[in-house]
This record gives sequence, C-alpha cells and structure tokens, in this order.
Amino acid sequence: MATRTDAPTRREQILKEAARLFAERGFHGVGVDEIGAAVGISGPGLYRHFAGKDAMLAELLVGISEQLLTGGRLRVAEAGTDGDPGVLLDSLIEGHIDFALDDRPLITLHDRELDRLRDADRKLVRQLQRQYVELWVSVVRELHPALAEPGARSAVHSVFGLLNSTPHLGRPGSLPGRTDTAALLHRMARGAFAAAADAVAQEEVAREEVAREEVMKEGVAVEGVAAGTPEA
Amino acid sequence: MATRTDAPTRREQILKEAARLFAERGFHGVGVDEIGAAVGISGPGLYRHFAGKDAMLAELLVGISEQLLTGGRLRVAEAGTDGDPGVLLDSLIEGHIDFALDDRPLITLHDRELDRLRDADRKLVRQLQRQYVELWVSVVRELHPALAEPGARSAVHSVFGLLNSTPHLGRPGSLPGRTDTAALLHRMARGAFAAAADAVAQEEVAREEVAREEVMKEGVAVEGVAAGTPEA
DNA sequence: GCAACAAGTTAATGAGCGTTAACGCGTTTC
DNA sequence: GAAACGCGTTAACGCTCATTAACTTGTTGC
Repeated sequence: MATRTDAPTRREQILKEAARLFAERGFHGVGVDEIGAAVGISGPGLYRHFAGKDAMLAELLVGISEQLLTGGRLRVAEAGTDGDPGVLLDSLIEGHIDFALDDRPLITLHDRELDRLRDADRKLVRQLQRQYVELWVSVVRELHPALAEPGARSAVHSVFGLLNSTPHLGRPGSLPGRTDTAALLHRMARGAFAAAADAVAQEEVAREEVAREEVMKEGVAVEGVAAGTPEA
Repeated sequence: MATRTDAPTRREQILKEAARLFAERGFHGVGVDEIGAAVGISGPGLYRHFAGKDAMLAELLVGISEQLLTGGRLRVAEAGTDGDPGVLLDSLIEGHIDFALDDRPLITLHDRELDRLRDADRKLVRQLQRQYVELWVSVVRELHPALAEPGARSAVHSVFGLLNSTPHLGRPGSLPGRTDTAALLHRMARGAFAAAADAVAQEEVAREEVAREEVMKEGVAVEGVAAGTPEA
C-alpha cells in the first residue's frame, strides 16, 4: 500500500471529480462542461485526456472493481492457507469498509451506473465483481460450513448491501465518527453472517430430524452433513 | 391489505412499466417513446395521463415512500403499545422484505433517482423516508436499549441496505427460492441489529471497566449501566 | 531557432429527446 | 344526433449535450 506523495496528474483530477459528479447526479445527469469546470478547464478540453465521457466511467468502474479484487486477494494471500478464516473474514470486512468510507462516490457508482458501459467493459467489470464475491463466499463458507453455496452467495451480496450503505448515512457530523461507524458496520456484518449460518443450521437440523424419523421407520443409514466442496 | 381483482388502469400500467425501465437504465437513460411502447401507445400519448416524465418519477417515488411508511405504521398500530418489540421488529422486517422482493424495480429507484425530483417532491419523499426510519429506530431501541440513537439510526440505514440488496441477488433461479431468501434476509437483519447492540454494550462495558478502575483509585461509587432512555 | 507536440480555447455540428401542436375518432351525455 | 370528451396519432419545435474542427500557445528536442 504505497502512499502517494506526488501531485495528482490531470487525468486523476478529472477521474476524481467525475466520480463525485456522477455519484451526485448520475452519469446522464452531468455534462462534460461541468466535469471540465470542476478541474478548471472547459468542456472539450477533456478530450485531450479521455476518448469520451463513456471512457471516464469505464475507467472508474474497472478501477474500482480491480482495486477491490486485488485488495481482497492480497488479504487472502497474507492470511495463507492455514490461517483462521474468522481473522481473514475480519480482514476482508475491514478492507471493504475502509473503501466504502473513503470512497463513497465510487461505491455509489459501483452498483448504480454499471449498465451505462459498453458491452466489453461491462462484461469485464461483472467478471471482476464475480471473482470478488466468490472470494468472500469461499472464506465465509470456510468459517460457516453449515452455509451452502447459494445461501452463502446471497449472504455475501446482502452484506455488501449493508456495508455499501455508507452513502445513505448522512453527512459526517450526525453519525458517530469514522472509527465508531466502521466498528459498528464491522460487527453488524459479522452478526449478519453468523445469523445466516444459524438459519441454515437450524433448517438443516429440522430436515435432519425429519430424515432421522424416516430412517427410524425404514431402517436405512443416512450420511451426515456434507462438507463444502472447495471449488467447481 | 385488500387484494385487487379489477384490471389495472392505464395510469397504473404506465407507472409499472416506467418503474421497470427507470430501474433498468436510469431515469435519463430511458425515453418517453420507450415507456409508451412498453404499454402499447406511442410517445406523446403519455401526456394524456401525466404532466411529463418528471411527474411519473415523482408519483413513483412518493408512492413508494408512502406505502412503506403507512405499512410500517399499520404494523406498529397492530402491535399496540404493550406488544413485544421483538415481534414488532419481525413484523417490520417481514413487511420490508415482502416489498423488496415483490417490487425490486421500485426499491432500486427508491435510493437511486431521488435527486432527479423537483425540490418540493424531493423534500416530501425525504420527509416520508425520515419518518419511516425513525419508526424503525424507536422499535429497535426499545428492543435493544443499549443502542444510542445515532448508532441505532446508522444500524437501521445499514439494515435497509442489506434488505434492499435483493436486486443484486441475480435473477430468480440461481437463488434458493423466495421463501428461503426471505427467511435468510430476515435472520441476517435480526443478527445485524443484535450485533450492533452488542457492539455498543461491549464498548460501554469497556468504558465501565475503565471507570470502575478509576473509581477504585478514588473510592467513589458509580451507578451501573443505565437503561436506555425511551425518547428525547 | 524552429519543428513537434502537449494542452487548451471557442465555434460549429448533429443527434437525441421532452414537449407541444394539430388532428382523428369512438363513446358518452343530454 | 350532435356537442363534449377521452385517448390516441404523427409532425414539428427547441433545447441540451457529446463530439469534432480549427485555431492558439507554451514547452520540448535537436
């Protein structure tokens, strides 16, 4: 995580302001003149740096997805194959929260303007997103083996919804400060996952009960809860 | 909850299709001709039913907010003042999930296109949303008195994010069926609230410890954990 | 010193789109 | 039975806006 100290290039300025404006008023709601004005140049001057308005959005969305995925992979790699899945999940959650709190506009764009992309770019972003989700899913299932894959995937999506709710959390001032907010979100995410696993466990217990009763009647052996298969 | 059996009026057809299209491609991303085509009439024919494109969006968003709020108030009223707050919270969660699962496009619009409204309409929608949130906050705080108001509000917003994640849950088929999905979301929401309360409780315990140690030094009595004050 | 280039500028172009105008036509209503 | 009206239609208007053209200017390379 190299902290940059050099001045941001013009491209970066533009991307940052474009992200903010897109998040505020939507991709179609903001004109190129506005983006230009936000960085001190006017309208068509942007075309010296980007092929068009679409290209800016594409670069933003691809960048976000890549950043999330590589960040997640880094944490997985740091944890190694023998690490505590609970610790690893905490690490993933923390990373996602940092991102959600520090780059609210990008989080907003991430699930709001995906459809405005050209087919190729949209496919790429979707693929990156999918890999990021699957990364979480495998960690969650390692920690909560009772969760089947579809349930785990739904749970991960839902927790993303929870963590990505930061833009709705009012402007800084009403909420309890960044550190407390991060801690709150973190515990809620963990609690949500645990509850998801409990739900499945209880359902499976219930089915197990039923199955056992039937077994009693038929006198046939039944295998226990199958361990999750690692990957397809 | 009177179930309608009569045919939908043209206005309702238009609103429904407009909601779907707006959710799919954004307010600015869909033209009036498309909306018209979706209901079998063409372009400007819509102006016999609505003052303009903005009016459709406004009616949709105000309608959603009103529906959520009145639904929530109904459940609170049914529960009465002496009911179990846990049961009431379950009822609120269930109602919200039903809405999120049955009207995904509207849920999407709800937090995506609010800024496209005229000032008056936007203010109205915000006010309705705020009342809905506060309704949840008071119930959550009754169930979890350890949660202070700002934390409870953040928690409610976050759980909304969780429950409103249904549009991201892929098309029906990959996920585990409506009933199971609803049950999963429900338990995750409860788990998230519980975890939020635990977080606060533990923080307060921690502070309490510190306070008690200081007390030991100074020999002064300290009152126990204060019960949550009901309202401001 | 001067071509080459990077990075702007303003003016023009052209498509898309919301809205309005003008008109048609079946169904009420008195 | 005809005036009024509900509900459409197509054509035209006008505005916004992304993109391109043509031109300027400071800086770099040799």
